This record gives sequence, structure tokens and C-alpha cells, in this order.
Amino acid sequence: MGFSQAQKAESRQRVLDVAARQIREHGLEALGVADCMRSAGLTHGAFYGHFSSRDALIVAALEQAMTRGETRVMSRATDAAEHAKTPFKAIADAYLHPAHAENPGTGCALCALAGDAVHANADVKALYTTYLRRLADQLTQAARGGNGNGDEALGLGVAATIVGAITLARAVDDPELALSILTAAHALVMTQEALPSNGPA
Amino acid sequence: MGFSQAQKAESRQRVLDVAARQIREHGLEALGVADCMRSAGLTHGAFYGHFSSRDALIVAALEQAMTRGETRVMSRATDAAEHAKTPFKAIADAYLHPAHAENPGTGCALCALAGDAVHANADVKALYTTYLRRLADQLTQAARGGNGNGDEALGLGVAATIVGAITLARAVDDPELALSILTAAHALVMTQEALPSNGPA
DNA sequence: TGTACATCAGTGAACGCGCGTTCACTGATGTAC
DNA sequence: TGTACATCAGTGAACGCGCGTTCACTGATGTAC
Repeated sequence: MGFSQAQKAESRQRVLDVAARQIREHGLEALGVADCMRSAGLTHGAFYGHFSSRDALIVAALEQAMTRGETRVMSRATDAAEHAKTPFKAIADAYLHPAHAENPGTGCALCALAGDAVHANADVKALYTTYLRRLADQLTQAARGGNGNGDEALGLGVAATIVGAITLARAVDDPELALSILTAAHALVMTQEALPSNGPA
Repeated sequence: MGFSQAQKAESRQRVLDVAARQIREHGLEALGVADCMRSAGLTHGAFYGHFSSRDALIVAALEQAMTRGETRVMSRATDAAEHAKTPFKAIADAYLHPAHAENPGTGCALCALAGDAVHANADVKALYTTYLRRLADQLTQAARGGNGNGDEALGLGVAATIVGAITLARAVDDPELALSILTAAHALVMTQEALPSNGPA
């Protein structure tokens, strides 16, 4: 026993990492305090020294999952973008890759928790909304190259397709169908890059 | 007390109706036996006279929700199709209508339960998969007119967009953004109808 | 036609388990003298 | 430098509640005679 202050911060971070992964793997409601603490190498009693409630943990874990998952997919996208692809195709490749569908725990939280956000409390919905707007913006910018004007619609539509495709690919019990969904969504999304902008003139 | 055999069937159907609505409104995990029975005008003790377990109710309610929600949206679509629209636009209009997003309880179960199916048991996933295939087929046929050959991809991609859009519209805490998502998804989906088939020659 | 009885849908109390939360206690860290 | 003490992260038992499930009981229905 006996711990320094630095170790407490490390403990908290460990719990947060576990929680951020678990909510993406099994959903918000499946997150258990005792489970989470055990996975972080602690007992459940210590939990309330780090978080005021289970709900507070969920919000903190969600925020972490949003930023981690986002940077992770986006970095994969920018890596890919170096290989003579367009930025938009690079993002589509990264998001609609089978590896992303198969590894929700380290993937995009918007994809993993869309269904959960529908039934979640106001804090969760607010966070979800903020990060969805961010993703839609990035998609619009990537599709339209430099000119960042208008056409929020394109990013939102593509975001819906990506989130829907990843969710369906994970929901389905046939791996072959899951792959078809990802491929189909990729093809659908790519038709949007070539299209002329339908935003404000 | 005292009830006829016909009344028992009515009771069961009433429970099933309530459950089919509740799972679409609040998710599979939120379905409570006592809640459900109370809403059907019964006490929780009578439950096991109708269903062998909560899981059995969920599967039965899901199947009912799938067929009811599907026929409901599709009938709205065929109604709309009479007004000089293409069948494909009629379906897109019906599925991506704000009224559909705002009323999950009577809407498409594939849209309402995509996120839940990811974490559900094998029975639920199998049912979900079956009905998703059915929807994708319908979408493909509608987009391609009479010739039913090939291009399963188109239907799957459109299905992903529709499911994603409805889910996101419900997840978001800003009604205006929700509307933008539906509009954007509708525009995206409609670009696919005009496109030349990329299926097998 | 009327009476006794078997059936069975539904009732409501109770059980058992899981899980979020609380709390008295432990023992290493680090400061005070 | 060494000793006494305050701090506080973590422990583990216990509490309380919700919920799925069970079960003895009730009373109307409908059949047998």
C-alpha cells in the first residue's frame, strides 16, 4: 500500500483508458464500475476517489474515446494520404477499413456509440454532437480540397454513411456481408468527391 | 378474474405490441419485464405464462418490430410513389423524413436497433442480418427499376446511409442539426439513383 | 336446467443476484521536530 | 540522522435497490353429470 500523488494520477489515467476502450467495445450501459477497476488493477472501493459517479466516468471516458479514436483514425488517414491518394480517399479508406470495424475498442467513438448516444443523458448527447460536427467539418474540407466554404451537407451525409456502415458491419453475423457493407459504403462515399459542389455559390 | 383462451392470445399480442414499441424507443437492454407487463395492463407475474424468458420476448418483439416497421415505412413509400415520384425517391423520402426520426417507436427497427444489435446475442444478430438483407434488396430494386440483376452494393450503401442518418439525427441534441443530417443523407442517397450501374455486366 | 369440479390466465409476495455506492480501516509516503 | 505523526490512495465488507424469475394462490370459464 501507500502511494504518491503521481501514482494517483496514473491510476486515474489507467481507469480512464480501460473505460474508454470498454465503452467502445461493449457500449455505455455495459460499463461496470467493478469490472473497470479490476481491469485497471484496482478494487472497486477506490473508484470514488477518482470519479464522483459512474456517470461522471462515462462522460470522461467518452471524451477520451472521442479524441483518441479520432486522432488514431485521422493519423492513419494522413499516413495513407502520403501515397498519392486524395485526403478524402485516405479518410474513407481508414474509416471503412475492415480493421476499423473489427476493433471498436481503439476506433472511432462516433461510430461505436451512435446507438448509445440516442438513449444517453444530456451530457453525453452534447459531447457526441460536438464531435460529430467536428468530423463532418473534416470530411467536408477533405472532399472539397482547400476551399472551406459552405456545403456542410456533404460532410454530414458522408458521416452518416460511415457511421451507418461501421455499425451495420458490426451488427451483422456474416463476415462476408460485413465486408460487402464496407465496400459498398466506400464506393458510395467516393462518388461524392468527384461531384460538383451543391453548396452556396 | 378468469379468462378465455382467446383472451390469452390477445394478452400476448398486447405485450408483444408494447415490447416492439419499447425496444425501438429505448433499446433492447432497456426493456423491462415488469414495465412491459404493466403497460399491457397486466402484472409481472403473468409474464412467464406467455414467454419463457426476457430474451425470448426480445426476439419475438424484434421480429414483430422488423415486420411492422418495415411495412409501415414501405406503405408510406408506396403511397408517396403514386405522386409521380420514382419508387427510389419515395423510399428515401419516407425513411429520411423527420417524422420517422422523431418516432422511433413506430419506425424502422433496423434504424432503431442497429447499435443494439452490435452487442446482442446470436439470435438477435441473425434476425437483424436477415432483415437488413431484405431492406438492401428492396433498395437495390427500387433504384434500378425492374431489372433485378446484380449490384447488391448499391442497396447496402444506401441502407448504411439511411441507418446512419436516422441514428445520428436521434443522437444529436440540436434539432436543426438533426434536420441537416436527414437532408444531407437524402441528397447523398439521391445521387445514386441517376448513376450508371457499377454491378456485374 | 342446475350443481360440482377441473382448468388455467392472472395475481402478488418473495427470492436471488448483480451492481452502484458507502465507509471504517490499512499502511506507505513524506513532513515536522 | 532518526523518530513520531498526519495524509491519503487503496482495500474489502456491507448496504440498498432494481429486476428477472419463481410459486402458492385466486377466481372466472366451461365441461360433466
